[in-house]
Amino acid sequence: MESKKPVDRRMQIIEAAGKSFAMFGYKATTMELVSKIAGVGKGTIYTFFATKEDLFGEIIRQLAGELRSLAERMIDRERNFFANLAAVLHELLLFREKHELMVKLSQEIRDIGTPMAKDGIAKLEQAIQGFIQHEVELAVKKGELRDSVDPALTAFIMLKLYVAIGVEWSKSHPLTREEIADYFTNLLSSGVAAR
Amino acid sequence: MESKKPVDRRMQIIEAAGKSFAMFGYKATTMELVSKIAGVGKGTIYTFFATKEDLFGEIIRQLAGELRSLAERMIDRERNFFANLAAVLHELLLFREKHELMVKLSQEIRDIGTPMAKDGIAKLEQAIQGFIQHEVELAVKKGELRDSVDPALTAFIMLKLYVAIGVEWSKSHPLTREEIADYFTNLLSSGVAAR
DNA sequence: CAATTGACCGGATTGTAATTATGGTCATTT
DNA sequence: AAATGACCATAATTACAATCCGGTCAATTG
Repeated sequence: MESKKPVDRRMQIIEAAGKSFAMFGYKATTMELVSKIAGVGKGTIYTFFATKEDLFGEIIRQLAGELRSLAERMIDRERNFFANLAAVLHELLLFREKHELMVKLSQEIRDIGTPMAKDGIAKLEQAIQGFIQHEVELAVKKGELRDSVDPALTAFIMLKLYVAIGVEWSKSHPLTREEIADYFTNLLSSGVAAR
Repeated sequence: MESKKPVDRRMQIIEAAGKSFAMFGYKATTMELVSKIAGVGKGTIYTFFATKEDLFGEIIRQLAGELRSLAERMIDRERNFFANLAAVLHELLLFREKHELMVKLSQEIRDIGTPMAKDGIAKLEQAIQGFIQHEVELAVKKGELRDSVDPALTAFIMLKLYVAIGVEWSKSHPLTREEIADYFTNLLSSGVAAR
């Protein structure tokens, strides 16, 4: 029971901050606004978070957690590595397009390049990459992937590749989810050289 | 003999513009400055180019030509497709880092996001991608690559992937040219699935 | 007395009006 | 006929006052 009043306050603040960052982005969220939404005095926020960046960091940390657990839920140990990978990456793309905070931060980066917003998105991508890296390591152990691969680089590549196909390429050449997954899986698993 | 005075003027202007765009970027290059460097009156530029964008377009077109011929020279028909591809992409990365105009435009995009600079770089990348696509088509015909690949998408992917490894990943994990080429070739030719 | 608050501070940001710089034109010159 | 640069309208920059906001802390509360 380490909870009671202080934890309640902390929660109120985190929830208020989450809403505000999602609605207005990093820059347009003021500490005063957060305090109003949370129904606490501005000074109270500083009892729990040293700076606005800290508060934002906590929100990002929670979102990264959500992201990881979402990815976790997409994994079906009955399926092979590539099927799981495509499913996870697809889900992450959807999340990116649907989750208000991610949408807002991406927009803010495009429009005004807020460094903290970049930082936040980078942390989220890092979380995803870390998750994939872990899966790659498992797949190597299980013998599904060659043990010559560098898990970190491979995870990095997989994420880049999926985003490149699923977002950038799809802009000019619409592809269905299946087409993306097929192309992606095929390229990664066996390459393009003639057999 | 369609050359004489007019062509000479045109050349003077193009050379001056090339220098100015490379030294000051798109935005900070003024038509007056170009005319001064070229040693002609400002109005004369408009005899040959309708707008500043046109003039810039011509400079980019020439650079794209240089880029293509550089790529062409890297191709050795004795070597296999992947060796040539890695050589070409490596050379293009060097070019990107060394050619003043490309460096300046990239910096301008980072710093102030000049749309015309973005446009110029995009055209250059398009030229590169087109070149690779052509090589992919040849390789498919020669039976070096599977004929199930989509040449345009494959060229797009190859460029993305090489830049991702050679620029982004190398920032945090320095790799030699050979390591990049090896990883890249290996991944593209045969994938990462256990054999 | 520990927790909470909001008035307050100084530096950053923004609105805006005046000034300057620049792309493009065209009457004049060569 | 080709070339030029003064000129124009608008875009970009500057200067600066007004406003905003992150963070502090003395006063207040329960």
